[in-house]
Amino acid sequence: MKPARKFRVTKQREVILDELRKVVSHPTADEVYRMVRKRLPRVSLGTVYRNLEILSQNGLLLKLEMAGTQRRYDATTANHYHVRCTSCGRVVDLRMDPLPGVERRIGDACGFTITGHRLEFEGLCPRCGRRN
Amino acid sequence: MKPARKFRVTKQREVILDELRKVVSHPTADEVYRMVRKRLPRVSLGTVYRNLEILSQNGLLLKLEMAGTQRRYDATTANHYHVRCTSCGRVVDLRMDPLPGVERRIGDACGFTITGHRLEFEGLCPRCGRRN
DNA sequence: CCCCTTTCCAGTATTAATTCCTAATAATAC
DNA sequence: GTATTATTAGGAATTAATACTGGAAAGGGG
Repeated sequence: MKPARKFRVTKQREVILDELRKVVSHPTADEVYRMVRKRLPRVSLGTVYRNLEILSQNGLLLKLEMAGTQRRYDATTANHYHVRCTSCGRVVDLRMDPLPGVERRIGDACGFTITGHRLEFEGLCPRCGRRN
Repeated sequence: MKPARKFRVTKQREVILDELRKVVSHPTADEVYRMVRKRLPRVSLGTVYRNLEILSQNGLLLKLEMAGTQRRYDATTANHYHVRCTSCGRVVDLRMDPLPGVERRIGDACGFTITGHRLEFEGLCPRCGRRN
């Protein structure tokens, strides 16, 4: 847990966070960039990356490191699980309680000091499934 | 499930698979490349990538798409879970039964046709933990 | 306000991992 | 063997993410 160092509230950061909160999807850095550019046409992609990183370090958003694909970002900060559609790539939140006590059990069994876990499903979303 | 199309048995493929079976670690493509090059000094990295992909499509090895980091490969083909050390990066197999019926339950709940899931833990391995 | 310090930004270059391309080569079928 | 066709080495291209740089904009004390 990195301590939340104090950081400035800049226009760019406000807009990034605000845009992310407006959507239920889990956009990639590039998608956030395109969203933000509508309001701040001169932002650079580097700024978006840097600030998504900073905001996630301060617990204001969640950086999702999905297996295999590029990172996605989520304004819902509590840890939760995801499904990813292998056809269209979209990611959906799951309403499922975090596995209880699983980290401690695994830690005891393998000797690691477990700091987190990730459970993700993949499959076809309803839209994509119907098209086959 | 892609059908196992027939493919040629080349020296490169034999050596790649053989080297992977010799280790219990989960090497990256680059590490496999270095291992293979000791026996076939002229292999190219592209060949290693292509064949790891083909061999995994044919069920001869497992391609691990770990969150955030580069891919790793595993000669143990049955689905199982992993822990990754956030300090040294190594990945270790977990002896833990696959979560029973979880895919069907999730599929029913969210409408996806679930084709797979991945559960991974992260933390400090015993070696790295001691050093802090 | 003004100055000083610090943090941040845009724009660009760079890195790292992986994939793609092509002529030459080697495995399998005939 | 010879023909057929997938596969290879080598390098170029692509993609996602990060690093660097000079300049701009807070914040804070007077």
